[in-house]
Amino acid sequence: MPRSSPASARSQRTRAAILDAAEALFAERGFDATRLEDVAERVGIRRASIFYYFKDKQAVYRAVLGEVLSGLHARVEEALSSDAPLAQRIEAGVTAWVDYVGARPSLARLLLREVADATPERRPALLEHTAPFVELIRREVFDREDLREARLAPIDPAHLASTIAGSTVFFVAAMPTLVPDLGLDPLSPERLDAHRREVLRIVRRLLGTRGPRVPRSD
Amino acid sequence: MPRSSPASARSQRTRAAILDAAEALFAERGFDATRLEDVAERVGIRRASIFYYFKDKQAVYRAVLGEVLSGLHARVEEALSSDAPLAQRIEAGVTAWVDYVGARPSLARLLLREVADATPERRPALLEHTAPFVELIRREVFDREDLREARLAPIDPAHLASTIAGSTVFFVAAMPTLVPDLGLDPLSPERLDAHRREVLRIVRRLLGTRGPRVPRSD
DNA sequence: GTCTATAGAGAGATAGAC
DNA sequence: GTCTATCTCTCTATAGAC
Repeated sequence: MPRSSPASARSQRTRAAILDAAEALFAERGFDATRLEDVAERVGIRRASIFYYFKDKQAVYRAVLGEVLSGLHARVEEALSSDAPLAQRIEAGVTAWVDYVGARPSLARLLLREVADATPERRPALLEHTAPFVELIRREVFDREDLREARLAPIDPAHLASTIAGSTVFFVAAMPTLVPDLGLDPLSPERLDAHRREVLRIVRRLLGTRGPRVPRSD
Repeated sequence: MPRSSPASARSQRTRAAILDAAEALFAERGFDATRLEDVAERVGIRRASIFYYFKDKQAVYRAVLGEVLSGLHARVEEALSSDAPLAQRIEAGVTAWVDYVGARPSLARLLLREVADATPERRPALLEHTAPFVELIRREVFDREDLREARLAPIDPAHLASTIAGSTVFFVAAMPTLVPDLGLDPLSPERLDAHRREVLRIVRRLLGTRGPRVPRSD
């Protein structure tokens, strides 16, 4: 790895390019089916050069996951930590989630695969990044003072989370291919809008909150 | 392959045992990471013997998928094709889905992986089994006469489907490991009950139906 | 930093005996 | 039907030149 030091601009660019290419390929094909050969080709270097930046294939993968998830964490944290009322902050958090996945759909596939790998025995790489999110939710939701007065419905967080995560991830990653009827792009602004609205409705329903007073259009 | 003919009982048992072992391993580790060596070991035979029953690794995988999905199709079809009112049939279908996944959790992981593999370019094996479901829904929902009088909310089917599928699959496969806080088994009868109820609520909300008149407990 | 060359392991698949 | 033995290919990772 080009350790500390100002790390030449070239070096930085190459490293970033490797991560970009790897993100796309790992998301699309999964860890095993991704050949470092193909990653290198996309970058325009030779396979061996990758090992100058990363110890091994796993290290590339972990770096990709870190990159993607830290980006998500930042957005969600920003959304959750305002001083708006709890219900609004939660909706902002959900919105941040949907929009981030929409803008970076490899996250959807990476999550799908990581979740499939998660059994009590195998520790998927994702687990290293899971704790910060749990902590974030605890801090910005459960430990905040407005939780009491918000009077949320007593909903199991795990259930809420799997519904939000599952529906978005499936929507983005699965529908276009599995039901190729209407060749609909889930990432088009309109479709993503619709999905965001729908997820927000579900969240309100599950939390027993009411949502903003907008002229209803349904 | 032990083609037609009465196929000795031993043969049938071995074949079934291979499929069982393969289902568990493919679900847990994915296609690439599953070694035929390990499948054979679970069955108590040698790797080479698998090729007596299946042409190659892909054939084993496809057989597993067919097994699992035809089972699901049968249950959902039975639930959807009664002559109860539409809203009730839909809820029966959703219930059948949740219960089947709860009873056969490998389906959750297999779906997760298949969906992750689904891009417009690659045709995942799942696609062969997707059409019968689309057809089933068309026949038992959209083509039935009570659709008009049911006055469902105009909800995008793809969105409804991804929400149902996504939330259940995530709930079953992901939560226990990703948030190991409360070592909760999503497959315990109580948890699965709760999940089923929650999914049904969401469905009613999305379809604008009312659900059975039960004393509300929320 | 990036390359060529090569070592080395793993796993799918086949041949043929029993 | 199931086995042993073996072939073959693919891909990661390292060595060392430039």
